Amino acid sequence: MGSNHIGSGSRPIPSGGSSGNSLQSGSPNGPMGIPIANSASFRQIVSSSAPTSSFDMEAFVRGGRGSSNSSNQSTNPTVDSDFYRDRRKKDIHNMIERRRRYNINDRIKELGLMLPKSTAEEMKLNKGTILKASCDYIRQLQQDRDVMLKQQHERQQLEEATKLYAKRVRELEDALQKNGLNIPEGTNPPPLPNKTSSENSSNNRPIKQEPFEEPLSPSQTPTGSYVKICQFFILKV
Amino acid sequence: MGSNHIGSGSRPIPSGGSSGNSLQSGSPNGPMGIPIANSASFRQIVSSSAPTSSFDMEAFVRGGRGSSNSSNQSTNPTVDSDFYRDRRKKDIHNMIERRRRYNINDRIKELGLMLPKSTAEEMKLNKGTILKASCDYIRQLQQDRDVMLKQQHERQQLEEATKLYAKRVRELEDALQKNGLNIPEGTNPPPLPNKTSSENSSNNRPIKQEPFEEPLSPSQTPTGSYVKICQFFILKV
DNA sequence: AGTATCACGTGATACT
DNA sequence: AGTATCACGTGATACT
Repeated sequence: MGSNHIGSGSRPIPSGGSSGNSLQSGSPNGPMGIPIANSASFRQIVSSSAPTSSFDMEAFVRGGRGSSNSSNQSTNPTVDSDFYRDRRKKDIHNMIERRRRYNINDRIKELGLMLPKSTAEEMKLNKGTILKASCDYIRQLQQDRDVMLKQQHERQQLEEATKLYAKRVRELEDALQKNGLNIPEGTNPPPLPNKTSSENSSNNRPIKQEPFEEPLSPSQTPTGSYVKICQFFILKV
Repeated sequence: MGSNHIGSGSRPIPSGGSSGNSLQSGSPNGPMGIPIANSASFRQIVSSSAPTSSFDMEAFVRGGRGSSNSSNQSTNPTVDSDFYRDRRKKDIHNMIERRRRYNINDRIKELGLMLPKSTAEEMKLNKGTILKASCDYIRQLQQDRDVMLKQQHERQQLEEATKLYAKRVRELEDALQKNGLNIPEGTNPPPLPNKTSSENSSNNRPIKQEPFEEPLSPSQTPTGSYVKICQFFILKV
């Protein structure tokens, strides 16, 4: 792990989303919002977005059940009702926002876990560095893919050459035999396989070649940029 | 662009970070915080984090210059000085936080631009979907790399076979010549190249094979997981 | 002290 | 109305 602060899972604890700034107690989290293991012990754990303090919970629930505002025993039922309705609305809003936030943070953590070990080791991981490293990593992977796709083309040329060599061997052997000569011992080339492991495997998804530096090129059809990688050699020598 | 809401550049406009919630005027931004082009016209543009409204700017500046609190002509110099000092501190804090936020958002936008066109087209891009798609994309690229590295091994076998075939051709030709026979016309295999384009190019960074599903494997040395990709064939036939 | 990190709640806003 | 999005300012917190 080293100086890397990213730990595993375990949600930050919502503190009950009530009444704004003055009651905000802050969160005792480490970097990346992942709470230190024992920090959960000294604060109230609330798993939902329901408010837990600082105002009349009973009235809140009553208001939420849709009871008429005249049935409130408060001195000013209308104002109270408005207040609790508003509070309820805000709490729902906060919950939605919290969910969104968690989702984003989870994805960033996920990205952090996908980075090459070396990158993750030598960097102090926080949201910014994870995202930067992810950009760099994607660029590297794309570049590698482009290089390897180019090499794939070279391999196809090699296949052709091999086919021709194998054919030539048969021609020469025929010529020797036709003249009553023995085929000499010596180098014994291996038989060329008909199928490769990549063709036999069920995972033969085509590898897509993205347009380089021209993300909006109109000439790129969706399927036109596909390069089949499963064309190793099927030789009939 | 389609239903894609990601536009190009142009910072959201900080509204001058003064005095908390009651003065917050909100931001007229589109999705992903990128302001609609003409929305800048109906709000004050402030390029720094300096506050612009709702309190005595003069006093703020004076307080910031380190004048003694007794020189203020306010009715309560000490309280005012504390207030402006605190305000100043918060503004700096807000600026730092804003910088951090911009950085994160810029990186997410950058990720969004690196995604395959098809993905970017069919998805409604927001922070969450960009991050999810980025995770998926990295997984795909890693998988492609693994498949292609496996194929690279197969190509090396093919190289060996080709070398042997070429050698066999020479043996057979020698045998024919030794017996006074003409070498028959027929298939004419191409000469095997000594170098490939990938070797000639300066870009021969090795492609790293990350350990699969074992990110903490201790047996993986930093250099042990490298697979040279520049080993196409140097044949001496 | 200064310079970072983070989660949070909130209002503005958009689409349904 | 309900359910999302976003940027923002803020306090807690950590490291220097």
